[in-house]
Amino acid sequence: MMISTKGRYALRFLIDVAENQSDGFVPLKDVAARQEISEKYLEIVVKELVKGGLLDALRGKGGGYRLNRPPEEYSVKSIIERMEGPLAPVACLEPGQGTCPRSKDCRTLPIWQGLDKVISDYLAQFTLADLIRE
Amino acid sequence: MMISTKGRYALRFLIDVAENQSDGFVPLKDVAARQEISEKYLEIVVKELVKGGLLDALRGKGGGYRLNRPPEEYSVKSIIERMEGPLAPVACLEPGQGTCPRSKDCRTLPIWQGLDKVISDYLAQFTLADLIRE
DNA sequence: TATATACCTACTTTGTCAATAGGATTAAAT
DNA sequence: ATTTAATCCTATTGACAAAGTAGGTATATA
Repeated sequence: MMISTKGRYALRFLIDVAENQSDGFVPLKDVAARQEISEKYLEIVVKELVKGGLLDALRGKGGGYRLNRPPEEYSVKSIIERMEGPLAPVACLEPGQGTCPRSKDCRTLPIWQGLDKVISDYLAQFTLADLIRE
Repeated sequence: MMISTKGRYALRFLIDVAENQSDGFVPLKDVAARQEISEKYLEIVVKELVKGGLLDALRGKGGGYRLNRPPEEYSVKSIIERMEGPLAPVACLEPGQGTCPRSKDCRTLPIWQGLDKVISDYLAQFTLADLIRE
């Protein structure tokens, strides 16, 4: 399994905000209730989204979260990558891994490169706009 | 990262055996040396392959391992799944997970189902025969 | 000033990854 | 029969991450 609760909760959080932010800010508490996710844990997830610039936050009464751009501009890939780190299916493809000394003669490298591309292309083609309803 | 050393070592082991079994059995020691993998750890990996019926083993002097069918009949998917378990990208798609109560209205489920299919289809299309050289 | 919200630090529990260690068993070669 | 070379078996370890929990601080609105 490659996508943990962090990535899945983040995606569900953003979808929920997109569907409910019509007027103003959406409080985390409401999302947690609708999505049946622990508030405390969701805080940790959402903090990442704010730090990553995917969400605007407002403190205090009447506060909460809201998207800072239209849903079409949030690709599923970018959301998942933000939470999970690089989606590379094997360690040797992760960014910052100097080329493996065996790569020249590695029988399996092309397979992993192809798999990486298939996954990336698939997730890049969807955005929040494709996932919200009504 | 979704594919651990277990899956990667298993694949490299099988490729190495396929390329070197011309005459008889290939000892683990030789594969470990060629592939620069710890013998002891490789034992653990290979035990799984034998238990899973992907390899024949012969003990004692002159022993080792050999494929029990032609390389075309080993799909990469089946090898990886044997070592890693189900390739499902998210927990709720793993076999034996009764349908999630939210599935009826889940915005993200179709995405995960599609991702699962893309990965499975990709890995199912290659076999050992595509990976061996010479 | 009360209230509702986001923000922050620390801890816990459980499990997996990637090995390592040390031997027991088996089959072939001498 | 004995040595040798291989697979097989059980247990342990250290590091790390996943998935939360606990308790408090800062801030904006009513």
